[in-house]
Amino acid sequence: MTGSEFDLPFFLENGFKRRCCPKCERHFWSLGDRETCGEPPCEEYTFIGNSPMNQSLTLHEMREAFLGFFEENGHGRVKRYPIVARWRDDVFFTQASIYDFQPWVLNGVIEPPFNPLTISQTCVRFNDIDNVGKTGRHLTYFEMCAHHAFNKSDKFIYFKDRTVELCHKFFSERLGTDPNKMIYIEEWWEGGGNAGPCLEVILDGVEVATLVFMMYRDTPDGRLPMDMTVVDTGYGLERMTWVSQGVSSAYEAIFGPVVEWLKELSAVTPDNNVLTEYSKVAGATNMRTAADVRRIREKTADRIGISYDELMKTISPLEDIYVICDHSRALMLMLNDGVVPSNVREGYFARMLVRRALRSIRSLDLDIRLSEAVGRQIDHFQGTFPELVENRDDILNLVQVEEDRYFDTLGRGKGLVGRLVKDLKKGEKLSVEKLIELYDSHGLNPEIAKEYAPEQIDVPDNFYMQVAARHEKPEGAAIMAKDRPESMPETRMLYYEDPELTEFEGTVIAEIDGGIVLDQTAFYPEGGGQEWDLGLLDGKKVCRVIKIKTTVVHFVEGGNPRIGAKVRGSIDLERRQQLMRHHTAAHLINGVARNLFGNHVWQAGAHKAVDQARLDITHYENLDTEQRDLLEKEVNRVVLRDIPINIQFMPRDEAEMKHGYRLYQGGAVPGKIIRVVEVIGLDSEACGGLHCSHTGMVGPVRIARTKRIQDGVVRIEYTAGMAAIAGMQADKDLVEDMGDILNVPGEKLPEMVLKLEEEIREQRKQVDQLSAMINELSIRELVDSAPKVGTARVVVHEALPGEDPEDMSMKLAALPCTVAVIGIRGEKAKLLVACSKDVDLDCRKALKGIMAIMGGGGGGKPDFAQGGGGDPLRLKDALDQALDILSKEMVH
RNA sequence: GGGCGGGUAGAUCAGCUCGGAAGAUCGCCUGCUUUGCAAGCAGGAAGUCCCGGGUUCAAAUCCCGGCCCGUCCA
Repeated sequence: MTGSEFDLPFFLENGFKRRCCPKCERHFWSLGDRETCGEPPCEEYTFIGNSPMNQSLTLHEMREAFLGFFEENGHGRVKRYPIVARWRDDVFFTQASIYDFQPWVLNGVIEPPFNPLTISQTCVRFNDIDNVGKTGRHLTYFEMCAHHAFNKSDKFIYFKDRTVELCHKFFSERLGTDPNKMIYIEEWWEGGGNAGPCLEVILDGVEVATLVFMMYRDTPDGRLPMDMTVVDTGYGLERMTWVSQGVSSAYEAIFGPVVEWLKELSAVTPDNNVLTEYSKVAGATNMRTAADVRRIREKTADRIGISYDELMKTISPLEDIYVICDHSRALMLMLNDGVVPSNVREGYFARMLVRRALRSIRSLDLDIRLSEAVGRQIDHFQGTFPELVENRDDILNLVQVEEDRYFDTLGRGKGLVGRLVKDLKKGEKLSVEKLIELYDSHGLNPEIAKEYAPEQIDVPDNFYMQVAARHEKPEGAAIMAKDRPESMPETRMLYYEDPELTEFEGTVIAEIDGGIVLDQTAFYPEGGGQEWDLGLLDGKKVCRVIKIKTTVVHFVEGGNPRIGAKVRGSIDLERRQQLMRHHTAAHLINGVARNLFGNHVWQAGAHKAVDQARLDITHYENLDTEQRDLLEKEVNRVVLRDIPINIQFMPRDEAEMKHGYRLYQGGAVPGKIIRVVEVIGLDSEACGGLHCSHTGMVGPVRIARTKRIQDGVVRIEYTAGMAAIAGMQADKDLVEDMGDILNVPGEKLPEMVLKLEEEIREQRKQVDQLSAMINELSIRELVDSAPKVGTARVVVHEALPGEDPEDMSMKLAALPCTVAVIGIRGEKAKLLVACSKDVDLDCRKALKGIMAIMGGGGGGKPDFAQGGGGDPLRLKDALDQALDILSKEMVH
């Protein structure tokens, strides 16, 4: 016995010894006589070209080997959970197999599907995206193979000893690994509010698995033991596959036909020796920054005895190929599971993957579309994930739309760079500030900008750091949760038992935040985007109803009844019915939209009021008129079919089994029992709202309009039932009113308006022509009678109706030796002073002199000045004195 | 959710600092030239300067609010 956390019978009975690594000073268990812990940086990979396993497996074979082994050893096999963690509201993506069971299984709310269970969970992580393709092992998408056991006080499954035994047997017996090579390093694990001891499983220098024994949870009162202990293992499917094949990098092991295809297209033949050394160096180094990557490359070049540039020539095309492989795989899964590329939230990660992959395609100069690569990934994975086949067209379409967007961005950027560069002097470089703006504001990274203007652009090494610096800002204050009593009285929700109930009696049992709580109520509180019921409580108007967990709080006007009082409630039925119609209509529109536009359509938000409602769906472009009409038609068809709507409370696991994760349209839903609203054959959602019993009760549904409220999200504004009727009538009245005004029947309106528009255009032209003619006449007369100052004619004139004073001043100033002073009297007086080029006069000074009489201001250019303001009644005075003022200005 | 850039002719954009008579290129129309190509010449049509408010004698331009698009980051 060593006094360690891991004095397990399995270790002790099978001859394992506990040692301390002299380099990292960590303790580890192993069979053979070895010095160090075996993990980089203490040791390098030794499996490359010399696999410790006696079989070489493909990715799919390795997955099956793992799941099959644990199935044979009493574990239930569980299908992967979606890569978008819709059952949680704290993360976007599933990043580990244990995410599937947080929080509902870990907090005891629901039972795991099997116990123990085994799974290969699809995951994505983006923190190391810059290392993908470069290190031989980093990936954005990976699968975490796992076996989990959930031990409750009344039912123990297994914990440390059996876990290690299973792990060891899997590697040694199933995969034929030399048991002497297996190393178990003692470590401590913390994350997601839980903690416990763990073992890192190291094989020939690579960490192939982590065995976590969750025993503690972090609370505000400190770390406490959990009621349930959990075996949380994670085996890297890609790592295990890599080790079994002993090839130069994980990428070579796992990308199968896709990597072969890309190599062929780009005519790249990797130098195995170079890749092997590169992987070894990269494996032994922590990768944090771009500088680390550079250091690894220098070290590798050094070890092989070639120059840095030679090394880069060999590996950089391969890096691009690996990036395309990795990103297309990740996209395949993300798009399949309901991510729509956009500029926010989950969508941004998909956009980022598309753009990075396209950059790699570009730098390889390949003549392929990214969707083709994604298509090949689907081919490669369709046996494992059959859902990919069903969604294939939808996925490829999303990729193509996003590709086209990027090409647009690049096109815009090319023009932008061209214009920026055009103004540079010879030898001058584009400023770093401009480069940052190109990237940050226009999505054009400096490498691509440089392609467009290689001479004028230098990219500084720390470019991306400078961009990051621009985004730094002081941290915002954390939002404090509002204090509420720990335990609140539950309310019996009569509206679920009988949605038709409008009259009821209840007893006031508490007062919270100024509102009252009854033991039971028929008032539906605000929730699920549906507005609350109105009505009367003890004759007093109910103005707001909210729900806090399972407590319904009513706010009434004019004083609360005392606690203990019996009260009568009555619901405003018409309002309630209209809200129900709008809510059911939302489900119909959601279901129909998904059928019409693709499986990427999810609800992204909703609001249902009495006179209007809206549903936001994930979709990559606004709907056009045709799509809107089609959607409206199909929804109304569903209404007319009068499909029954089935509402029932179900255990969460049962509901998920039956309806899948599509249930969580409105986001994460708490609780062991969830309420499922099923429009038979169309749509099933976990929803707490009140609904019609048949689709026919919804009545007519009108799509008022749709708009793109953000990239990747389309808002559908609609009305149903009486609100729809009201809308139709309002539209009809509008057309009728307009027809009355223009004195034509409604259907002739467009024609009529076009005709009027044409008439206005014609007449405007005529007015212009007339003005020009009048101007001509006036000018001739004015010029003839104009007095002279020195050699210059001076025309002083107050514009008459029909004249165009600006045109007149321009024409006069075009004559030789002419000065024009034109006044315009309106609500405000205006004055123009213009002169021909051969007159030595500063019109601005002249104008100011004349305007001084009226009290206004003005300015302009030496040969043309304009001003106004002051007292319009004095315009005549001012014009009378203009000649004198001008003579003074013109005498030098 | 935050930062940044943008919205001017059918298209791409200049003009905005520093307020003063709305521009360029391509495309379009008419005519001429030319039997060849993304041809040449002359003329012409085409504008809610995104919307609303404010400042000013005067706003595409300055200020405030809104709408729309793009983009980077979380």
